[in-house]
Amino acid sequence: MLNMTVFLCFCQKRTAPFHFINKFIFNSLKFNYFCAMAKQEDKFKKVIAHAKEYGYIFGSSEIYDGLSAVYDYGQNGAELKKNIREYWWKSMVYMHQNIVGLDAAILMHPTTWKASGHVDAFNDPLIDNKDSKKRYRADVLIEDYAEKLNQKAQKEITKAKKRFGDSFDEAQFVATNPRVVKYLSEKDAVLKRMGKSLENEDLGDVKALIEELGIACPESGSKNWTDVKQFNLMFGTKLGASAETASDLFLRPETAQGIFVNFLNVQKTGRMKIPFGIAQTGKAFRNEIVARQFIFRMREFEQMEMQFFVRPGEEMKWYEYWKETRLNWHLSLGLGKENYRFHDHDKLAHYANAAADIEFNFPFGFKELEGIHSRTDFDLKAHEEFSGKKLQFFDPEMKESYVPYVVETSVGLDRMFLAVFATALQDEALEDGTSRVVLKLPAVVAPVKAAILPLVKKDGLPEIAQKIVDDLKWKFNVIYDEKDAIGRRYRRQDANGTPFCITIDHDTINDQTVTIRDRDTMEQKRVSISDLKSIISEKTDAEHWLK
RNA sequence: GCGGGAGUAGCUCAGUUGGUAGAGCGUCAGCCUUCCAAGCUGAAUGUCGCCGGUUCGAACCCGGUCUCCCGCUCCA
Repeated sequence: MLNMTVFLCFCQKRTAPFHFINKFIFNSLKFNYFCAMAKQEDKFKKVIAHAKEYGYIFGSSEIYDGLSAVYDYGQNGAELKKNIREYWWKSMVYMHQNIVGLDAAILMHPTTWKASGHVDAFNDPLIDNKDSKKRYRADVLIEDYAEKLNQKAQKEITKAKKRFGDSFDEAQFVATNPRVVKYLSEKDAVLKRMGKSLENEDLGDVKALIEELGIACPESGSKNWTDVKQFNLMFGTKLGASAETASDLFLRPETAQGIFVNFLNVQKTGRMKIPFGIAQTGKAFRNEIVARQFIFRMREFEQMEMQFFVRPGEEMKWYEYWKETRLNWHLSLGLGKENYRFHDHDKLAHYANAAADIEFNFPFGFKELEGIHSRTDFDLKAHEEFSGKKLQFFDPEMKESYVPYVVETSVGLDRMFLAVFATALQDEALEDGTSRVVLKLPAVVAPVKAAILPLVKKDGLPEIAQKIVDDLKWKFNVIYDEKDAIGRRYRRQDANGTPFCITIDHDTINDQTVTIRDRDTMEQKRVSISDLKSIISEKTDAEHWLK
């Protein structure tokens, strides 16, 4: 787009006839742009349809019309998801002597979420402008207004400074100048009233304040506002069967806190020495205002997180280490280097001193796939404060105790699923002019590793095939299929992402050999039945992918 | 939540001014016995998202509602 703009600017400096060319170029570029957009949307639709048709993903409770932004994983989806999770677990836990696993409960003591900051930070008062249809955070609108008052006061001060030069007494001016006093006291009053209203959850007054101040929509200038509504991103639930004695709980909005509260348990019982990590996969829940884009943003989702505890001051070294290590893990799946990029955060969360996303080129553009955050000692310190328990590590080398710093890696499992699935789905043009739909899943995560196919369903071929199934099923998820012509069965497996098809033909009866067909190249090799296990292992075991 | 678009078979979609629902692919059974989806025969599958209204009659018109897609907002 930038190149186009530069080019057009250049053209515009030329003589009149070029305007015609400009218009032509611009229109055709615009046309191509929209075509690309349409193509992308089209591709995404195909991904969703394919996921359903082949038993990967269904809408939740579909027979009751579904539930917004909740999805179920079908017979193949469950397998693919499990395989991705295992691939991650192996690379994090088994491949690192100083990282161990954990499976903390979804329900946690409610104070956890006060300590983590979620009770405050996950609550947004929102207001819509009825004319522009824009949505704003009510507190941000008011804060912006207060900031304007502040700027007016600063302007007066700057003006006065210029006028009086060196003899200017700023403190006295601020205290006595009627305009400045008015601006600043009004600012304080506005912020104070808002703070009080928010604390008392008096949203009516927040709206009243916006109206009294005459705050207009920054975009349209309209003052036609809806009521202020509180959005809590955490799901609430109750512990205890009877209503009177039940206590309010939250479904965890992130898995990380389960790790932090168990920091000492794991460190002590596992005899862990810093630096070390705790890894966990599990469900988290967020009551998203807008949950969209298929399984990209769901209300119930699964995270794969690892919190790495390090010496204070060494966090940036480890932050860089994990950025690189995690990117390499993604690259190991072979989805294409060009589909990944880092995005460093400029605006950091309250607990972080460095943060980056690994973004992936999804069918709807580059979006966050994994976050790597240097969380400092914010979480452990907060839990110390709220629980009154020391969450420290005695470092024998330094001969002192400290609250460790934390570097977090956090991947969305469902997003990984979508990245793998969407990229794998291809409409491939073949040499003979026809095309095939093929799901080029990395073999290590493919739900079914091999299909065992008798060329015909007679002459004893099905029996041999069944014997091979019975032998391989101990190590691999394999299926048997004898229906339809062999070519059709191959294509069926292609569309389902099965990396290998093993065909039993009449020669098999004599020499105990079969053909093994590769999904991606469609090439076949004749191999001995006794070699099948090692051949499939080599292409599907995590060992060969992670090394 | 607001605005726009949509919802018909497992999937992709037709369906005329309102007259009781179709295709292609897929699925299942059988025939054929074939190494890359295309042969033959037969079959199953829909309260046309749901509820109500108008009408002699609604997939179609009207109202409500649910769900999905796009945008706005937010995202530790």
